[in-house]
Amino acid sequence: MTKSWFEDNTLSLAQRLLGTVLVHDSLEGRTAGVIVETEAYLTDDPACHAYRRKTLRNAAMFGPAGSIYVYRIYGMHQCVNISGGKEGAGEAVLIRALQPLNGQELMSQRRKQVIFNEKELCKGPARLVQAMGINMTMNHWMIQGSPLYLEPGLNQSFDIVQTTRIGLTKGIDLPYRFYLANNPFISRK
DNA sequence: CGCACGATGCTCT
DNA sequence: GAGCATCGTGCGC
Repeated sequence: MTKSWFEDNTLSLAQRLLGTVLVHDSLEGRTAGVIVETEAYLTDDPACHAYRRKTLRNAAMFGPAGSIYVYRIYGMHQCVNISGGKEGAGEAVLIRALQPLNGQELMSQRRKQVIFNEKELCKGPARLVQAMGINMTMNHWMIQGSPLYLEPGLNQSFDIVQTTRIGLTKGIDLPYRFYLANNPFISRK
């Protein structure tokens, strides 16, 4: 995956990321999962953090394609995005759910699960951030060549469902959410 | 299973 | 000072 792969059309990037594998090699060990749910946030989109202008918080969305954008939400959670478009565009794809592939025990520890429950490990944007050991220090890192990186998924074909996005008060009618059909690891139908 | 609600702190107005 | 791209718990079915 080259820079141009991330640069080319953020709405299509949200779909092309489905089925790829997000990996984090940390000191604690490796965790990895298939991306099964994404949402696109575009420059002319009122729900996008970059809709108004570049600020300290959203700056990574304006970085070169493949920049990692981590932000805090509701005072206690964090979510991770991968920026798309040309540098300065202010676009990104939110990762909303993973299907765990590797390091499920470590994920469970990080999530402070009392009872191991694979389905709940990465079901939702803040949960997967916790399970993968992603944090604010990774803001502005590049997904190409970091300990947090992407690998091509298996070349199996799958159906993609397109719907409106979750948890928003603005841009609620824009169909920018994508997920793998019939996948039990998505955050919700 | 689904729904309602409170936690919690930072960013932008 | 308002408003969050959320999650866990508790309760009812």
